Amino acid sequence: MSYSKNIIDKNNLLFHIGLLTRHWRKVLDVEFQNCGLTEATWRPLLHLSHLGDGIRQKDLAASVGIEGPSMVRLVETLIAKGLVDRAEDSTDRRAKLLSLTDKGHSMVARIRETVLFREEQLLNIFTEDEVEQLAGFMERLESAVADARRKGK
Amino acid sequence: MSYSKNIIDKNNLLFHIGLLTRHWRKVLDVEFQNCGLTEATWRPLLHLSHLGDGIRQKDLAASVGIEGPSMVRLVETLIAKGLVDRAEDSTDRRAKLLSLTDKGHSMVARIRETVLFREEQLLNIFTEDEVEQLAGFMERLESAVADARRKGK
DNA sequence: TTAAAATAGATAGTATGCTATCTATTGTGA
DNA sequence: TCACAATAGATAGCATACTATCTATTTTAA
Repeated sequence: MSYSKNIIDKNNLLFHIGLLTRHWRKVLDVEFQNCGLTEATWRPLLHLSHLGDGIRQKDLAASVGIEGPSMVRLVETLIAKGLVDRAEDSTDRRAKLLSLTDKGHSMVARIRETVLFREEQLLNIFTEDEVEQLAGFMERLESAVADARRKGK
Repeated sequence: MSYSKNIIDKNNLLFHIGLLTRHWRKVLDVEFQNCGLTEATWRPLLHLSHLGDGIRQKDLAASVGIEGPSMVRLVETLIAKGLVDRAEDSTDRRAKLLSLTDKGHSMVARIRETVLFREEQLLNIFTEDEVEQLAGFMERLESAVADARRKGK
């Protein structure tokens, strides 16, 4: 296995993808610290806005790609910040329905601007073709990892 | 921003890279749970083996890509498992020198087999050319993210 | 119809990363 | 020389993810 800092190859590719993830997250967290949000909290807001009001916690968790119990705490945080409402579901008393408050809606607008701008800016180092290639690679990786997870269980 | 589960594009690429990282880590953690290690603990062992005995904690942390305080706890875990030794540095009494125990060396051999096999297996969905392209994309991304981090500070 | 299985969410405990700060030691410049 | 800055590691506390488990419901099947 190669440990060079600058050269990425087959032997350290996954390691570097992991590093990249943490470092990019930190960049966005710095960007957002003035509105008191982190990637963990703004991402559910974005997904909630996209899926629409009245969705269940478990569906939001699935959309964001985390487990239910991880979402519980994040929702509590977002409610405490006045960005999200949690209501009873009259058709299923086990469930809770989530919706954005007015404050939540304006925060989503702000998040969209910031995230889209920063991620666009980062990915502008690539041509459109390259982005498409990279996205294709990631789709294939994701599906292979999903297979590996299924086999492991 | 697109939220489709299967289609990755410029707007959700970074999100999917993050998801991929967590999911792959989980696959390896399942693989390693019978020897009581996780990615966080086996990776320092690999890097220690590569860098050689007698290195300092801070250098190991830098190699693995984590901060010093994060390494402290991991080293304690590895010492408790009898895989690593921590000795005084006679030339600098602030520093500690790390080395692999015999048990640590044989664990490294086992880790190498497992990780290399699994990662090779995963990346075999790509041709050699594709791996090279992907690695090149990641190098460029990493360097762009490093620039963004420097600017943010 | 009703007992068992499944589901939604909450709670508890664990792991892993971070920053801020502390102590002890070493290096440096007036 | 000697006060101050820098460095190595440790400690404390926070954030975020996980699994396992609990309660309260709803669904299913005998």
